[in-house]
Amino acid sequence: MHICFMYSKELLKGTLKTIVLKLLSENEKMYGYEITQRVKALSDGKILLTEGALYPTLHKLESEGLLVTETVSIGKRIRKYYSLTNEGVSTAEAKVNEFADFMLTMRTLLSPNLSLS
Amino acid sequence: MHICFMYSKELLKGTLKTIVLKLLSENEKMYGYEITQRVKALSDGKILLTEGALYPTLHKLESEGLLVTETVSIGKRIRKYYSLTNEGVSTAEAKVNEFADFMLTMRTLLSPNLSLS
DNA sequence: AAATATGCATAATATTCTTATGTATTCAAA
DNA sequence: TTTGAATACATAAGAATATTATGCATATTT
Repeated sequence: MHICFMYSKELLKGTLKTIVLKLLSENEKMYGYEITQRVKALSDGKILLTEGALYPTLHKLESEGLLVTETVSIGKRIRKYYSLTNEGVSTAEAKVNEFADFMLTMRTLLSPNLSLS
Repeated sequence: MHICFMYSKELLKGTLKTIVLKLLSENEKMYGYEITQRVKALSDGKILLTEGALYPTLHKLESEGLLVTETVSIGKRIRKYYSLTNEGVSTAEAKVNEFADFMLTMRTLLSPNLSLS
């Protein structure tokens, strides 16, 4: 039997772009499905990206000029690789830094009960 | 002149209930405006709760049985104090713990760039 | 006297996500 | 061998959560 502990989804709100940009800043290029699996693995199954959230986000980041795509055929299946533009690289850095600072602030707000590290 | 650094608002999404419950778990009773000012102070002006978000959230938590209210007249002005029910106390604890765990997971995902203490 | 701060509240709108659905290929197990 | 699970993309309807704008009213400071 398998008990899967998922976060109440609301906490995840607003972090998707940051996660995607960060992964791409470490991986040269990734495709959508790969991103969902990587996040699942890195979070021990605690963060499960849904396709309905991921694909629109990727498309939006692309339309904003932060990502570019490269379509590859794997047999008869299509795979769409995403990679960061120069602007994407700096945005990724900024987003991660912002999130880190946000965590510090939240830690102050919630401090007594938090034992991080 | 005053330069105010605010987080991109999206990060705050989903954390409001946790913040409110946590503050109330430390303060016996608080009123809405007081909560906005406390959060502003604790976050060094980085988190500014809007009334349009706070009041509906307070009402919702009340309707869920996590908060109870007590209205007090201050001169001719009304002040509505909120305090936790028993269920509110345990929910507050659970929410804070969940957030702490979420932060640990996010830290793993974004680790290389995070230097938290 | 006017501006700022205190104090509550709601409506219209925007953003971001979930859930549901659709299409199609590949691989492993029964 | 066929059935289910995994791989791989995508979009639409709806829910949840927040912003912005607005409204009302009193108290304090300049």
